[in-house]
Amino acid sequence: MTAHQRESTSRRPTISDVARRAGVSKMTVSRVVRGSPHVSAATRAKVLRAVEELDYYPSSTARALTGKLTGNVALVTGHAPRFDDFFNYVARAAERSLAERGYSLILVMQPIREGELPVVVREQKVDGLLLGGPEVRPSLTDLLRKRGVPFVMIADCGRAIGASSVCAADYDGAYGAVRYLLKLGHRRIGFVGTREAYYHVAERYRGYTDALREAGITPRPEWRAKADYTIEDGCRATRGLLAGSKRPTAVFYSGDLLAIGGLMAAEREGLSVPDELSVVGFDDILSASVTSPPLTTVRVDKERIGRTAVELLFRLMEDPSDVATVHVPTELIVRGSTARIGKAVQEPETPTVEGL
Amino acid sequence: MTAHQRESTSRRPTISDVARRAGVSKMTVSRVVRGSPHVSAATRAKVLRAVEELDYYPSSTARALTGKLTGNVALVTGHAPRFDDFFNYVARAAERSLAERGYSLILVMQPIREGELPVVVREQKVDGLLLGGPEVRPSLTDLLRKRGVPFVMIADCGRAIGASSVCAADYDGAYGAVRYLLKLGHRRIGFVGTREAYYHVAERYRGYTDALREAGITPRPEWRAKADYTIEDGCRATRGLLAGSKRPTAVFYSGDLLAIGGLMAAEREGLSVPDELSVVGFDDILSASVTSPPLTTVRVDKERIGRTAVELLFRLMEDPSDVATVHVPTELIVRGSTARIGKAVQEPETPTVEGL
DNA sequence: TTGAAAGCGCTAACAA
DNA sequence: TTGTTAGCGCTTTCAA
Repeated sequence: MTAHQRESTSRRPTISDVARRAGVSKMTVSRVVRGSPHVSAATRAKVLRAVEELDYYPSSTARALTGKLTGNVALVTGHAPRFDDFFNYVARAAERSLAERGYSLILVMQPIREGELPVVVREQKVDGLLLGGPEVRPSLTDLLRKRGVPFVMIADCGRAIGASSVCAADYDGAYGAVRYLLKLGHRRIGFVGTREAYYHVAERYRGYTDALREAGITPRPEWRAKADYTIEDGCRATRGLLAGSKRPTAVFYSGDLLAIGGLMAAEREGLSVPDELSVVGFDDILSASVTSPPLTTVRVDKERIGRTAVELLFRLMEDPSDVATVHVPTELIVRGSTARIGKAVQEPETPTVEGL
Repeated sequence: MTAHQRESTSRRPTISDVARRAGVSKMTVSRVVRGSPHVSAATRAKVLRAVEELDYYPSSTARALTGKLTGNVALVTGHAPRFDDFFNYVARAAERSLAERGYSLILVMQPIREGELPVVVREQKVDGLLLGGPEVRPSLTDLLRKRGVPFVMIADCGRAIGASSVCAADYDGAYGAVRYLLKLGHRRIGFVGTREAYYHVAERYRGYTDALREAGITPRPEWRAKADYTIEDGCRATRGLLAGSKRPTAVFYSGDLLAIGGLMAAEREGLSVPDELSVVGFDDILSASVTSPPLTTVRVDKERIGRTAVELLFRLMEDPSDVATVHVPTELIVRGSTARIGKAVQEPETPTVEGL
């Protein structure tokens, strides 16, 4: 193959083409392309011109084969239902951060089978993983560690001990939201949440109970309703909560979708929100702002979580012992679904909470 | 390196390890792994056992270097605002389809610079591209063709001629929705849409005008409002539309977010939906079902679009001349934001439309 | 049916 | 500063 001006289509120019054209060795081209300082200015110029003329771009595949680095990172979410909104933004931010470092993002939403590594890891397509949330099983993190594959947990701090992780300040967010409800005069405050096996749900529940206890209120079991994840689940759970004689005057939800279900339940029960029932969600998904009334919720900075996850991953890739956990602050977004407790449902006998 | 039982960590077993263990050549292992029929049953068994014992998995990188196929496909969306919901579902479905074929999905949301190829193409990280929507410039498709990189357009049929593409049946969907409004007795029907440079918006507008014309109604310029993409834009545009003396009794929007803005505009103007104003969206994003009233809209089957795009891409990769365009049917989802025209605004002088 | 040799495009290690 | 050699893990010839 004497390379007779093979400009036609396809075959991308290789490092050899550039070397030949510039009249240097492949190694020199490699050095120039990677920005090595051990190249004379003249040579560099020659090479750069050839690169330009040929529109040369190094093959990441060939690089990966030698250098052991693929330039890819996977975001693994399993079939996380939260992907609907949450991981969407996380992915977007992560992709941007990765691009800045010359990396690409591989999206893995397929469920990973118990005891197996994700295909992208087995095929060695990635240098590291962003592990999205509660769908990720502990057995997976064990395997990853055994293989020495760096990974960062997202939205699931504290579960995989000794692993880097980023999540929202779930506890603080919940605590603050409930404090806010208390300040509005609410005393009977319900909690509707998904499985507590989910770290972020457990944390939010903890924030809820702590805020109540601090106000001298003992959380009652009948204020707690379990739900799955969808709007319908939230609706069903809320109706259960509202059925009792001494129904809550406010309900705090572990997620916005559930809270939107709560809004619907109130409507069906003929309760006006926020006059007769205050509703608070968590996450601040897009839909939270378009309900009627718009939802008061705890905003999670999804972009920042995505960015931070990438940062932590790169720190880990440089130094495997550089493990860190980051809690990204939340923000209470007060909209129309919360109000001072209505006169009708107020309980004069309950002592006022101090310090609110 | 005499490979003294290097089980420790890291170093993944290679084809040589398997060959040695099975007592065959690398070539035989390669054949077995790829399922070649030219291997005796006995040899195959031996190899398979070694594969099992070593937990061997071929390196996609090394494969790509020889075989020219990376096993990756990129979904390029640019900074498409529609990503919020639309491309999210498309991505999910695409990823699933790709996984079934042993492929991975690389997500590219970074804007691609004019006159340049996406980095994943230059680095030869992918075998093909899914080009998401209106953000993709024509210059890009030209470059791609020159390079011989297979690609499929999503949500932008008809623009890149001679290219494979998938989109919703935008024209039909819009046409059907407007027919529905006509059937409800509406005569003054507004249209709020984003830039018509966007293929899907142009098609939806065409469906709108055709339905009107067929009903003997000439679309008036004052019924047409341009908006950008967000809820706020939709609100602003709708308020403009509602300002005139003979305001529309129904408005059709090129997207749900705009329609939600329309709902807000009506509320601010003190118009009740659907009694005084009917509102119809397009896409059926998640938020469309939680507004009050819930939004009547044209549902786009995003999963099917994602699946189909992958299908078309694989056909293209096998046979570059196998170009196809697929329009995925839409479905009118009637919810609470539309109603028969109110008595108050009815115009007895307008003739009834027949055949509705 | 099986294997040996060569090479994909690049870089690490060494030598000049 | 520059180049040579070797090899990453696999597959494609071609030969046995």
